[in-house]
Amino acid sequence: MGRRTKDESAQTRETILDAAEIEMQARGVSQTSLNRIAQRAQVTRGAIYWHFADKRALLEAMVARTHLPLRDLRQCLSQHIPGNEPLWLLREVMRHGLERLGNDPRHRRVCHIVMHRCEVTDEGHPADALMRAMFEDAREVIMSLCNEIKQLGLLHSQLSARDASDMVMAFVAGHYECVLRHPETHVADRDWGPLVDAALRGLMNDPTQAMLTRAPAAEIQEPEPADH
Amino acid sequence: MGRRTKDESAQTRETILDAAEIEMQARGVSQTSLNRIAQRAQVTRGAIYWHFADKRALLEAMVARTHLPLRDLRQCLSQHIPGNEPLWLLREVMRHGLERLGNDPRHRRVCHIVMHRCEVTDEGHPADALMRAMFEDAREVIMSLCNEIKQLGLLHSQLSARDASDMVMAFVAGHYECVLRHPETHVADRDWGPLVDAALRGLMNDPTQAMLTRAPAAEIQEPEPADH
DNA sequence: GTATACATACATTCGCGTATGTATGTTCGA
DNA sequence: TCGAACATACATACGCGAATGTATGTATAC
Repeated sequence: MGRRTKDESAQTRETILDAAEIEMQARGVSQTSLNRIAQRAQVTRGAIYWHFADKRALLEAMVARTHLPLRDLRQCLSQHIPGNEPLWLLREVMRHGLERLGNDPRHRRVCHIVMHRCEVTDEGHPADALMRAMFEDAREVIMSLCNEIKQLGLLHSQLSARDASDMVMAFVAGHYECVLRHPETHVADRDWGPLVDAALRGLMNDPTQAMLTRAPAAEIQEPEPADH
Repeated sequence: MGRRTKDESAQTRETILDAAEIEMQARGVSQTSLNRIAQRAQVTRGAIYWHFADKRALLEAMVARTHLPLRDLRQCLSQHIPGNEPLWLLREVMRHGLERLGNDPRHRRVCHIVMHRCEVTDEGHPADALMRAMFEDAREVIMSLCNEIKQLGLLHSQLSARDASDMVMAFVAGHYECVLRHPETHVADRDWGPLVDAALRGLMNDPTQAMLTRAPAAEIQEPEPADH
């Protein structure tokens, strides 16, 4: 088979990435040979080595396809939340983070691979880099929101803004862990609202409780993932 | 080197397991060859193959060294908690689960390996088996405690016992995730009390809040891990 | 015609499993 | 009690498959 058109080439690239996602999710990154990926994508290893330098670069491209900076989400949300209250913003950030597990299969697959199907070893590994990038990105946004909340005096007296941030991060990370590792008992396609509220309730002081009982529930549209 | 005494042999076995822990934590399970482990343990691959059938069995033995069923912890705790209140029991279970991260280096290393340094693939894999065993074990204990708490009417009206159990599991799993994956920002050797209380506060109804503000803080001794 | 988009073929490496060698502890009969 | 026979606890050596990376072939789009 000789040279193909540009569009076909780009399509081949996507097909390879799709195949890599599926194979790596099933067998793990190191246990998935480039040959297996090629077979599923109906190409040969030559095609893979044409589009990607090596396995590492392939993984890198795979995770790059789905990386949506949380900063963008905050930007988007803050334009839709009335009054820009940090507590509601935080609440929506948490909900959207969890709901993406249920309605974005690609994000779910890539997170699954990066979290549980990949041995993180040396620095600079694409999976590790993605995890740290997402984590740091989320932590920055959440930490700033928690600081604002603390400033407003909404936080429980025993908790620092840092504590609250840690709790929120652990809350989301923990549910990601449960849903991805134990899908047979933990389903992602559920109403996360009550759980998010319960988590926040524990972080706030008593007078804030009333606020959290009534749900603002503004409908918000997802921002498009930036492809570059 | 010829035959060694029984005690020396057992010592060799432990040395190999120690070396495997360190190497696998540093480089990941599949990236750690038996040769590397042998070198660190100052033996040859022959010694490893004498003590263990293969790499899988080695991993299995490694995780078996640190597996402490949560049921035992509950047994132990329930004898020390005055009145056997399920809420305090739950609180202590959560605290001990998190504190073990700080004061049991071996548990910490093995959890790190099993959670982040191992590609879980086929069923029956020792790492996957351990994860599921620990998870199911913990879920059973926590679920029963949540049921008791629900029976007592302490739970928030919007939450089922199952919801509460999910929250507690995610809370612990999430902090494990944060501490093990991002040790530079999340330290395990801290006072988990306020965070545990915050998590529980969100799950309980208003009248229960007062109970959670005063700390029972009974000193409890760890149960010995059963070696068999 | 030429760069492209692959397929094919080949060399090399690497880790695993096993077969075998060997020196020493252990046991048991005389 | 003492030494031979056996079992043990490794070390060494070898064969194998599998995966990687690269070099080269080739047909087609531009």
